[in-house]
Amino acid sequence: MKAARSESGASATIWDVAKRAGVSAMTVSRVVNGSAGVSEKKREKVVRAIDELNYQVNVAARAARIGTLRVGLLYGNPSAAFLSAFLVGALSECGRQGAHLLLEHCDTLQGQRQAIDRLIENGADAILVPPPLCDAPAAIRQLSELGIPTVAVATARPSHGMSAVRIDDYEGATMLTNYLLSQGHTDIGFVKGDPEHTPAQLRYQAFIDAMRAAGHVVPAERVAQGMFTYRSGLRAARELLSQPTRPTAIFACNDDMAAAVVAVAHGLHLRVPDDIAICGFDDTPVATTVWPELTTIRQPITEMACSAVALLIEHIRLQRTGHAHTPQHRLMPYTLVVRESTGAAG
Amino acid sequence: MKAARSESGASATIWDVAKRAGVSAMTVSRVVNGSAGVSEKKREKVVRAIDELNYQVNVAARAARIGTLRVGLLYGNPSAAFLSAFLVGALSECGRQGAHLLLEHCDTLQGQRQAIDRLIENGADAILVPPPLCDAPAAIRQLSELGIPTVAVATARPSHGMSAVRIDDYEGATMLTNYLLSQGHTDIGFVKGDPEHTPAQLRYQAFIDAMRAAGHVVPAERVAQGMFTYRSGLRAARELLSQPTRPTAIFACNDDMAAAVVAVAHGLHLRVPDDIAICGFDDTPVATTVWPELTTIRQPITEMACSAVALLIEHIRLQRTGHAHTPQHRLMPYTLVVRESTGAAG
DNA sequence: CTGAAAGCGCTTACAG
DNA sequence: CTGAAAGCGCTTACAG
Repeated sequence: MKAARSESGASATIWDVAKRAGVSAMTVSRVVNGSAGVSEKKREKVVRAIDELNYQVNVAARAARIGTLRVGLLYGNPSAAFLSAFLVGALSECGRQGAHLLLEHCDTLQGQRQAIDRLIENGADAILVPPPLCDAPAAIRQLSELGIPTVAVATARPSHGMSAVRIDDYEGATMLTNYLLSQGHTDIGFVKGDPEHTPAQLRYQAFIDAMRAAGHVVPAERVAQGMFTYRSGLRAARELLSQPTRPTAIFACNDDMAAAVVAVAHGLHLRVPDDIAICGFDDTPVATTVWPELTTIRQPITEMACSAVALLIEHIRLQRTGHAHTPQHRLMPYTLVVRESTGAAG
Repeated sequence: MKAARSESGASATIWDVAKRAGVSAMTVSRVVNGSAGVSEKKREKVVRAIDELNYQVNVAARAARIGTLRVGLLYGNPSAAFLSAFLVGALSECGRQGAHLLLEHCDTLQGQRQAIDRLIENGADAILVPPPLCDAPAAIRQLSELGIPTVAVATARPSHGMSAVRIDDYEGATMLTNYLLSQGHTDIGFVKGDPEHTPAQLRYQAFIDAMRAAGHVVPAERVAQGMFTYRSGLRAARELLSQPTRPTAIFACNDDMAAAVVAVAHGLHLRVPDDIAICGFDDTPVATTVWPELTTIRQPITEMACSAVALLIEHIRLQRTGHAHTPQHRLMPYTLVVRESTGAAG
């Protein structure tokens, strides 16, 4: 085991690095933590030694010294699939960094304020805000007034004063629409998401714009309102598919609703994708549970949560060492995932 | 924050306890770790002091001393929903205990052996085996030959020499069948799961037995083979529902397949639950994604993963302090969750 | 059975 | 700008 550990290169200590670089452990620590007050010459030596020895800080030892960081997670009512993916990312990054995750649920508007207070009482050093709370102005305002490090995740319109991790929903939806157009679809239906969610707004706008750019006007009867739930998707799908003429494709604003569209289409004895192509958004597990599997835009939810936790921890450490911190806006890559639910128009 | 921390009682150290109990820190450590060689009298004093001060070991400090424990997770190809729920539990318990989780995927039979080797090479101190690998004899044999602490999760027939965490699938399926019978259903169809999985076997056997006990013979045409996937559920559902007469209820061996049965039923313009009642098993997120939401047996996957990690870590610590260790078999509680997809027979 | 000492790898003051 | 010292809370040998 010891052999394995040193093979994987995780066994060098701060002293090993110091010796190799010809400096004190303190200097290494300063370099590792990005503290000011190290000459460029020594910094370089240290950086080289770290690289050669493949040094990584021992987070357990650090935590023993500075105390365990607590990251609060304020979660509202997203889909179970989204929350799972998010938790996996947040928990794994917290584990890697030796931090703890504090969970706090809240539904209502007053609930938000109380949940934030509870998180602070329980010693949260920073707060993670996934949807839908990242789009709740009251919660965002309270958090920035408190001055506690905060990162909003997957909001399409991040506030300037707060760090955020997101994808470009507009671009993603544009790509998906253009893909459908490239498959020969010109008559495309759209299932909107919860109007309170900024990503839902941008995805819809992108769809309309891309259609117009291709010379197609989207008639009102091709658009149905959904709320991101499977159930709302069923209703929207019935609405779209009970028109005198049917679209050849439907773009649903998330995977849950796309799965519902598939179910309704099958109920009407339509073949997917031959009679109707269907696509979703997010690439949550439901996209590969239903059959045919869904073409969708993959939003890297797990990686976004990892990234958000990393930002938060960096923010805390900068703050503790008295450094300035400016909000970071991280844009993550999205991917078009083509599966069986779309194809050339019939 | 300091105030908050001491309020929540997390600030007492081993020295505080030692002082209060009138012993040395070493003695407290021994009591906390269950080491032998402490007089009953002192042990009692220490236990009382721990209780009064609400002492909890600082896992970061412990990890700094004994090294970070690495828990390996060997995952095959279960449903994404199952894996997410499992990961959330495993990661959160690892976080709580200051351990790291090492993920290793494997599909094929040779893949198993290589994946296990890789885990060991990367310094895994113990291994977690969820389905379907917990039912793969070759993998189980290799692990017990290696003598590395291992816990199988959610296998219905755990091997004697290895720790396991599971629910009683037979009892759970019996309860679900009896619930359907109590609702007036006597003609019930069944969608079997992957025959390689022991829980699938027991759930089916329990169904047959409970029906027989109620005086009902299950005809062969009421049973269809599935593989735990949504797609296999579609095929099985079409088979069951294309018979000259239809059952009034269908029991699917997991939620993914039950969701597929719902989709097929709707395709045939059957109302759920009025024309046909449908139930699943596991209570994964898909059970509350589809509409109507599924009646199911809740298997506490997240808690089972927590429990398994805790067992594993206890095992490692006993092993390191030279204590004997006997495999533990933990039976977790299951619950019947009644939702809209079942009701009184039409 | 029991404890004083040393140390895990890191960081916080404190001197230069 | 730089480092020697002390300490985070715990545990591993080592003496009694």
